[in-house]
Amino acid sequence: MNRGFFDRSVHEVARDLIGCELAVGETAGIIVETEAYDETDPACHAYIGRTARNEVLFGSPGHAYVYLSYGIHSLLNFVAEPEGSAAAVLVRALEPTRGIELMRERRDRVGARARISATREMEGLCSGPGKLTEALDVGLSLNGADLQESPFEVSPPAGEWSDVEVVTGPRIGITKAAELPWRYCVSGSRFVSKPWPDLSTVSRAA
DNA sequence: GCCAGGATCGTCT
DNA sequence: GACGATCCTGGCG
Repeated sequence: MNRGFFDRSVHEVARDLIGCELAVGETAGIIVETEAYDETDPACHAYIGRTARNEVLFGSPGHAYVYLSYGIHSLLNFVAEPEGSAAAVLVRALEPTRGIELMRERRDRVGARARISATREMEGLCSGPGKLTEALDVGLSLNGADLQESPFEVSPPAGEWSDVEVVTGPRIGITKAAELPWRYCVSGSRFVSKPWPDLSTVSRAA
């Protein structure tokens, strides 16, 4: 995706990232779940103003914002909107496409849950923001990295993915501004972090 | 299947 | 010194 893709409303970016492929090195997956955060939003790290930690959010679009959650997990975001405007899309889940064996090895270190059964293990590999960073080996060292450069590669939706139904709902795991419907995902996907009961459909950009 | 609790540490008050 | 944009496990039905 070119820089311009990210240089617009974070909500449009979050919606249009659904169905795109995210590749990091040898591993890749289709983005099936995202969340939008912007500086008017109490749940956003930039809400409190500019600090050393959230500096990347205020920078130019098309860069990675990676931070540590709960002292344990790295979470991957894509910076959106023009420079000076702080906003980002959290990548919450992927449907694995390439390097699945490698993802499995990285994830298997943790626990037995990822290996449950042959039919379900694929679904558990990247079904959460902390899981996918482990599967793709995205760590804090990639904070601020340019998405146009290695190891990242974000490609537009192809084939079936260019025509998926996208649904929105409340974001997950936050206490502030939890009511905002800024979560986006593929309707009916088995690869999202959590299903939700009330779905509303939104249309993609042309 | 559901739920409570623990791990773990950078960031900000 | 408190608090997370989380994940996994173990206990209980």
